[in-house]
Amino acid sequence: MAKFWKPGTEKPRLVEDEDGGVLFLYSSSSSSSSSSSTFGFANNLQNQRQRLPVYKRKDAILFLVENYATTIIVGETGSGKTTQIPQYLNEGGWSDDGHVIACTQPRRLAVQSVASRVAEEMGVKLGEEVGYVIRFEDVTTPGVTRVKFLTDGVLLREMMDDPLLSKYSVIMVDEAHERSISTDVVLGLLKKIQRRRPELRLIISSATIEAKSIASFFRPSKKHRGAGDDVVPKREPAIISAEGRGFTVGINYVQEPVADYLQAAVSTVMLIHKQQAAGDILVFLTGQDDIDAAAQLLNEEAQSSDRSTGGLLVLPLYSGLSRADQARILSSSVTLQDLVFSPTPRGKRKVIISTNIAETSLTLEGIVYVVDSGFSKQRFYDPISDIENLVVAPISKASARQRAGRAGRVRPGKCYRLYTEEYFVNEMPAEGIPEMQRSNLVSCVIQLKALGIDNILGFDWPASPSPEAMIRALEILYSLGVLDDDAKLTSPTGFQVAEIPLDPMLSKAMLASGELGCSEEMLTIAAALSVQSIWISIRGAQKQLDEARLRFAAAEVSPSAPLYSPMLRTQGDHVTFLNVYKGFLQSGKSSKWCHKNFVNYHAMKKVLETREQLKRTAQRLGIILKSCDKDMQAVRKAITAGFFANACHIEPYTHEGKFKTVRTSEDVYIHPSSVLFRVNPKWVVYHSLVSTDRRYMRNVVTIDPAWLVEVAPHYYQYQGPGSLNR
DNA sequence: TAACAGTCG
Repeated sequence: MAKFWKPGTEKPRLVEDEDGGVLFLYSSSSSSSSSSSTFGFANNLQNQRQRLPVYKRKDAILFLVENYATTIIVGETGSGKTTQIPQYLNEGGWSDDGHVIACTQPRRLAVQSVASRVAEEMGVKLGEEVGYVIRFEDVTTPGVTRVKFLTDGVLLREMMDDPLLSKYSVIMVDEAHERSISTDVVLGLLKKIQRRRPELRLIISSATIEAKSIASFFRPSKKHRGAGDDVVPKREPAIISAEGRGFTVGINYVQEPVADYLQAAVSTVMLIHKQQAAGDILVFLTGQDDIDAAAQLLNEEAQSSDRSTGGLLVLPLYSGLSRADQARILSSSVTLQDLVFSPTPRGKRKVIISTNIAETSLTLEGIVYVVDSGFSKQRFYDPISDIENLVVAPISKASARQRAGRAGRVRPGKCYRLYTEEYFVNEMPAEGIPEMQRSNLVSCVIQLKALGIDNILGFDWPASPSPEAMIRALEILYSLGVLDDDAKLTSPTGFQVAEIPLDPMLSKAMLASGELGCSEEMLTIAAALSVQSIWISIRGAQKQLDEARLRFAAAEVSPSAPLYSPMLRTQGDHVTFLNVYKGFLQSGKSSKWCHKNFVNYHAMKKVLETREQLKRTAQRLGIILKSCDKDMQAVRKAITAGFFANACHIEPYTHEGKFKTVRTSEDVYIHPSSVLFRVNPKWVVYHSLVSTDRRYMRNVVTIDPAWLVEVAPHYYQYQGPGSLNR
């Protein structure tokens, strides 16, 4: 590995942190390696790079990476760490001898935009020295690409082919403080890899609050410490900070707790609008309901006020918005890959009312005021019932800080917190519960199994999930025939299911479809289930959408078929997907056809893409590609082979469409977006449950209960008509 | 009887 440290230059001073980590104390003189014009950058780009706060830490970062196995960068937003550190490593020789520098991101959009920025700064063509990989898109050239950006999910998949990630010399895990499942799994696996590959260097970037828990995770345990402490690289993690370039944001708290955060948010916006200088407002609420209600209230207030309070442009923002609605917020020239927000028209003030999507996933320009309700919707998992609930819960200090920071991107801003300072200081949790501890773990466990991690319960996680959740995941995988009695992956089923990039239950249905002669159909269904929705949502046109959907609900449909009663022939949402897909293909993949039928054209393009990828995977695994034509029974049976644990039976003698799960006798209802809503067949299996005030089954298909015993005899026993037991 | 925090492969 190339050395970068120039003898004779001043060494940074290092001190022991009180927790045993190494803290870097930077000297006041900034780094002065400004003689790199040999690379032929445009001068202004070079100047911009040098003005970034992280530039002052360049030598120190390189020193730490050279000498410490793990370096934790505490970087505020705007420090430039993501774009600059990979370049420093490249300049420092870490990509010599065919090695690659990796930088992971939690989101695809970030991967793409950061990679193209870095390619531009380095003056190279994207996909050559600098490249990126996300699902469906490998923009790298093996042997040429030296700096590679990728999602952490892709890095996990790469480990299945190359468990030691041997081509990488340095792996930078960015945004680790978000603690997503895949980031946490990556961190756990990288820690293991480090023991086998001492030459591998890790850089973990994190916001302030999470840095210590991540550092303590990477601190070697006593039994691994011992004698070799002086060898390079040192095993103790080093911590260094790079300040951000954001502007200061003044924080305002309410004096007394508010009873109704929605009403409080609306009045706060009006107050800002009346009293504060120009600048857009971003309001954080919890979900679509809240947001639409607040938007309506604001519009009413703005209209009823006198002229001086006019000029409010109220814009709801959540991921379920249609393209048409998004276009009101985004400028017309943007593509999905390039979410640049349009400037506010003169004399107008934008009020963007948003879910958490604006906390991390989208960056809005021009925000000067933030209103923070203190709540967000969060998923919580109950391993006993195996149900994920979506509930409104208080956010963490880390989130509150992130939300406030959204006000300081263009100039000093203000944040209005709809909770008291006393609450913030004394009661708000410092950090959120990692996603890993709030989720069903089947996908996660099967990936670890595929990587040869046998002892799941003893795995060294950054945040251990409850034993109950892990045991539940093992149990489900066992019932799918993916794990054997020794909790090892079965062959070939277990390895095949792990290989398919879908939830294990859906992968299992995919395998079953090969045997039942309907794999072509299952590919379509799996692809359709992997997009958020294949339907467009237009507020106020719900009825037309429902009608459009029912036109596709029959087992067979002709394009000219009139609207008919679906009561007798509808077999469920999965079959409906097949009809939409068929219609889409027959139209020549026409966007006009989509529009006419309330089908989301962009979603359908994604379905095509996902289907192609799954088809390649299926071929590789030797799944026989075959269409069952009109035999929907084969399709429904294949679905049952994966989702038998989600079987439900309608409650007789009630007229409210109440179902009971076979497994736990839980009350569940068919989601109003399902084509089986109000149809209420006797037996169904569902794809997922969304649990709000009631438990709603989303994407439901009718079944014959006899199939349950047929496809999962180890799970169900038939005990006479209408009686089925586990 | 009426609904959808946000990601990823």
